[in-house]
Amino acid sequence: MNLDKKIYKKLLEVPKGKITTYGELAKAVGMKNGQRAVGKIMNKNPFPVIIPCHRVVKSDGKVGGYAYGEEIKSSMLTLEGIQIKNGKILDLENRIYRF
DNA sequence: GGTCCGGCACCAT
DNA sequence: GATGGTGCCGGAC
Repeated sequence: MNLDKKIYKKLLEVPKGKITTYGELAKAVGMKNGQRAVGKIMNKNPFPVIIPCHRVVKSDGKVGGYAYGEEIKSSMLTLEGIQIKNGKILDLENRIYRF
């Protein structure tokens, strides 16, 4: 299976209301330092509707970027019950989904 | 808290 | 093929 496919599949494991980080996701598919690669792959993701790339945030707790805009991403997360303050995830440790 | 550089897959030369 | 630039980052300084 392609690496990107693996990433997408892993990401689908993240339940609604939970999030993960680029680093975690990268490690989950075997890339120790592939955070940036993950970001690029997310940006190129072929199924934007199916792939919940808005559930992936930066390891410092910030929301991070998003192909359709960070506000959109924040809104989506908020709708899923995740609280955000000034672009930062509140109660991060409690929201992170670990594979 | 801001900047810099490392690191990795992808795509266009 | 090989090479260089790039991107929803991360960690160090």
